[in-house]
Amino acid sequence: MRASKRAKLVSRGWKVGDAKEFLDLSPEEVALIELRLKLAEGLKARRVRKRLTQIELAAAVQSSQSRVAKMESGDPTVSIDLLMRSLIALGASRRDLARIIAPK
Amino acid sequence: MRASKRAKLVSRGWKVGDAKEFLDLSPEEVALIELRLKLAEGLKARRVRKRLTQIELAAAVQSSQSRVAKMESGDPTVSIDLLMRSLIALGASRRDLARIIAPK
DNA sequence: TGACTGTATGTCATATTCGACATATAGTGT
DNA sequence: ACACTATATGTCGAATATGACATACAGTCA
Repeated sequence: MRASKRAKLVSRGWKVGDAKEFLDLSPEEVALIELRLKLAEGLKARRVRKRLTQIELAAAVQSSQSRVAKMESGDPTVSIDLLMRSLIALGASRRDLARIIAPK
Repeated sequence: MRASKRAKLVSRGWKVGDAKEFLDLSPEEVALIELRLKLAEGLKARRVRKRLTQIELAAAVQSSQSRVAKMESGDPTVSIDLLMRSLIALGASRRDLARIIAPK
């Protein structure tokens, strides 16, 4: 089972915090998945807060509704770059990004 | 002139802090470039601090010396994903990443 | 029930990013 | 001068992420 496949499973059913002991993910892989999920949560929270639909956000970042849905679900085919660009498009500053990554 | 080309120029000669008024970068593009440069700086600082060569870091992340050099120079062909993975490989926690992105 | 709105998921051709390699540049020591 | 080490830069075929599309699912309203 390849790492990308495992990552896909992880981001699906289970909370990652509880999933560390599952499957043979290296600590680095876990950290990256957790990072992606933090950004995913932050993105959804920001979008909802602004009362935008996924379609509206997609338009703002020149993407598509389906990709936004994948962003917010932590889908491993979504790059951190795209998550960052989307957050920035929603007005997030570097400090906002820092808070999303490592909440106080 | 395409945005990626402009980004390449920006990351070369000039400090971005001074380059906002150059070229027609949108605020979002500037923010993304600044983010990439913060990560680039953070990566180099961490690597040097650990007294590793670019070749050694490359081995740790299964990449190549040339790509590490590009990472550290903020080359626009380097993804934020790769920067994040490299920082994590050097032991950076989410909190460390947050500090790199938005220093106190 | 059906129509409508918003979100989720799978697939695919294209675009972007990848590691690898060659080669250039800079510094250090002999 | 040469040899050696570390870093920078350009290129390329292969790998990965992309937007777009179809379609499924869930909730709401009439």
